Amino acid sequence: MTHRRSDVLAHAVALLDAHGLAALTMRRLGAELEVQPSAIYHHFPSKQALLAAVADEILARGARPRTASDWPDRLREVCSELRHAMLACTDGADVVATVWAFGLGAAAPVAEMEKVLTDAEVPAELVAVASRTLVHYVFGHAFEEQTARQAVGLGAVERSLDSLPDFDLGLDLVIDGLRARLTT
Amino acid sequence: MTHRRSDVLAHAVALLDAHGLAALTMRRLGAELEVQPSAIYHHFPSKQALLAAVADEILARGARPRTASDWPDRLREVCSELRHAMLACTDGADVVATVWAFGLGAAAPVAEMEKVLTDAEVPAELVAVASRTLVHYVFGHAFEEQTARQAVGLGAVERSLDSLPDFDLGLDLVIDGLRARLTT
DNA sequence: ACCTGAACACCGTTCAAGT
DNA sequence: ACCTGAACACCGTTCAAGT
Repeated sequence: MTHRRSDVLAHAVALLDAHGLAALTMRRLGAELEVQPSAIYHHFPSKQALLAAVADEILARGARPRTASDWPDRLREVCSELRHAMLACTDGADVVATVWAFGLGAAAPVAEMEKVLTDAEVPAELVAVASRTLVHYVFGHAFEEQTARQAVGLGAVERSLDSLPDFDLGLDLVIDGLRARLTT
Repeated sequence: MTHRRSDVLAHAVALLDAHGLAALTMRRLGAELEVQPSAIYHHFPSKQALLAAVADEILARGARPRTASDWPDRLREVCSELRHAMLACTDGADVVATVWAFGLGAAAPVAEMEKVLTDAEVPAELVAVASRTLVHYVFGHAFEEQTARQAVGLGAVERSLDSLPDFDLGLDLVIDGLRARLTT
């Protein structure tokens, strides 16, 4: 039986969903597709490239409609969508943040934040700082939340989950900082 | 020749410094110490535990005196020390952020930020949100900066370095957001 | 266009046994 | 207390060859 690129990608995401990043192996993925590991290299040049496609798929799966009209709520929508998309998949935050950090993919959320701020006529330098500060916050918070959840799930050392501060509160801290800069 | 735990740790940090995280392997570390890989397990129960010790060592190496008297400058000192400690070591941001996220070590900076804010009589909930938002920002920014630097160094795809916003600017954004919350 | 089969050069970890 | 030697169960990637 032969496969397309999209089949390989779908199976990769399913494997990640079900068993996490450690299980997303070229060899296991080959077995899942009933194919030799080397066959995957016909569709993706490397595991990094496969992971980049997986990250973009995780984001695409989490897409939501936009309803807000002002820039602070728009920013909240983008950040919330990003966070939930990552949390919806085992090790999603790890995959998406890593792919983004290496500049291989997952660029859409930052691009949208930059557009929202630019359209709101925020000065270019602040656009860059604010969108990056926000994305760092979202990645960091989601990664920590997901790690803590999975640690608890495995009965490992507990860093109590309730001590994890509310997501929106931290988001508002950054947004308020930006707002303060704009009115000056 | 026999070694102590501190010898193993020192060689691990040296290996990381010189060749990066991918080279920090139980087998390479064993070779460096002229010892079988399995011998390392006499000093550290797992590679994770070794990495946690390495992360703490990276932070200890970057320690600086504290001079500021008010809380915003204190926060800046802690964040700046953390950032420079990580940047001083190849893949330092990756190692420290990962160890911290998994709750295995590198807890000192967040603890200090929490103390600074608590001493400044910031409400407990804000202490937690602010210190975590700050540490997420510092990790995210440092990781991105280090990744970009190394990508450029390897002649890989360039995500131009100058587009990386200034560290202190983003820091001030969060601090201003916190300040705004306090005066209300 | 898509895949096989075999190889290359690696991993972390365990464990009985040695000194 | 510290280490050896061998094994176990894996990795990502390449490449000539097949259909």
